[in-house]
Amino acid sequence: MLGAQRKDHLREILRRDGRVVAKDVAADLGVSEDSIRRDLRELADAGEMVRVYGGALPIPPADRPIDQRALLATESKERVARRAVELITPASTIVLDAGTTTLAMTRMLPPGADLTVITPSPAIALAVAEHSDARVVIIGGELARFSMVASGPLAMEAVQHLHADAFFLGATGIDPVRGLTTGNLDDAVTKRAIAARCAHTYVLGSEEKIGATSRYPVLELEAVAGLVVDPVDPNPVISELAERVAVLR
Amino acid sequence: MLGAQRKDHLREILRRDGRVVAKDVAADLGVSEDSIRRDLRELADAGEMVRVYGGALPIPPADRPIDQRALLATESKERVARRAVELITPASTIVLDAGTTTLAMTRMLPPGADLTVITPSPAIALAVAEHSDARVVIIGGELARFSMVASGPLAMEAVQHLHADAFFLGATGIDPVRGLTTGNLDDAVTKRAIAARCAHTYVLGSEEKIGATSRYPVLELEAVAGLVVDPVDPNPVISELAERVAVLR
DNA sequence: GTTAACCGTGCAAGAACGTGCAACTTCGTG
DNA sequence: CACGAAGTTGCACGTTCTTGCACGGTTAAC
Repeated sequence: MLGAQRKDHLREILRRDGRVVAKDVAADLGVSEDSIRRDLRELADAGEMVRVYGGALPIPPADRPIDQRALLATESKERVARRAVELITPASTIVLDAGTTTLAMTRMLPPGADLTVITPSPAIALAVAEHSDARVVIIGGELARFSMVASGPLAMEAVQHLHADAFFLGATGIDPVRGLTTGNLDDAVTKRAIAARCAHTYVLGSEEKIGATSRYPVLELEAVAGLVVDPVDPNPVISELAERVAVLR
Repeated sequence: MLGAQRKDHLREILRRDGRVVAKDVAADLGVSEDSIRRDLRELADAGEMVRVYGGALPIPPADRPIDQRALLATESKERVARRAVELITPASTIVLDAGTTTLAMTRMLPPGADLTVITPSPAIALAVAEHSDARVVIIGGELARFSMVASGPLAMEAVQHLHADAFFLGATGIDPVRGLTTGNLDDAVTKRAIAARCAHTYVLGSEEKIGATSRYPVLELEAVAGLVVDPVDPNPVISELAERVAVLR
């Protein structure tokens, strides 16, 4: 393996796993830890990651140059996305909703996992196609301007014919009393229809969603298989939610 | 082996393996590493790959000028797009194919024209939603990696239910003898199916397409309502094409 | 506070590199 | 065909880069 290739490999591991463990990579690649450490140091000097004891981590969004920050999810969303990706089983079919958290998930999809990703969002479809080797199926229909998601009768019909193992749903409000809510009626209908066609529905709950409510109800909390939350979110509402739904953190 | 052949071989290896190791190639070909290094240096100077210690690697996507080329249509494409937009009648339903020329069209769509735009391309769908006030309908299906267009059986079924006034078709080859051709079989099938559901099909013929041919036939020239070409394109093939199809310039 | 893992630095061996040069081939010209 | 110019190729040489190891300092964990 070329030295330059090794750096690409480290970048790839960081993108996928969210961290690099120097010892593991050295063993995997059959090179000394010294070389890996040298690479990590150079990558850190180049501002591509931050060096920590034992390996390296992504640059915290707060420290990132502003032009990137707008595109990338917040730290909380990235943690939620990472936890959610762990729920994906190889050779399965999953549905990814629109949203910044699911967008973050597209960058973490494991390569070679033989996945099929179905999505009503053109942006998610393009992101999956770019960042992973999964089959991509886009749900057709009229694009709702509000959310840039295929919805309306055409989408509803397309949804009736799909079947998937897992649905990663984004809701703008996740509240112990009001349940899952979103800001657009069409979206709510579409999300509900998709959930009905998937074996398991997981809700992505980054910190700003917990305890919030929006106008249109999507699903009862009891109807979902799990609520994925930020592992470091101290919000007490999460324990309230845990009484009605399995919380994964 | 000729020097030029050797360079082709290096290109091929890079394409196949994603890297070139100077030592290995030298041993394989029975030439000195010096020659390989010289070749690699020239190829790198020509911008075809990046030289690294021990060999060469592909140009990282971020540095690729293709990205800019994909975003910004050539002047010829812009002129073709402008001419094509003139064919759109208010309150009509049109289908936009994938491609840089249609992407240029999305920026020129007249506001307030009460248009409905149907497209099998997620990228076009997003661009239309961003740049115009048209209703956007996306055709669902499996995304073909080659062209990032919905195709396959799901797309075919969705196409059967649509109806539009005009289809703006992109073909990679437009030839007086071979007709309209494209580089991917799935694409050809999808384009043909869409054309069958539209009252008028217009082909977008920016300069590099005229007289070119690709592998898979899409349609006969007689099957389209018009061929939109660059007003300032002096290519004599255009007059040949005019004998079989209405040329709009 | 002890211990083990991890780190940075210095160092030496080896690999890869660039340059200059001579032998050879190719090509054009007389 | 003879000749020279131009280009290509392989080799020699000194230089630079990379890598793994040794050693002593630092950090985290128990």
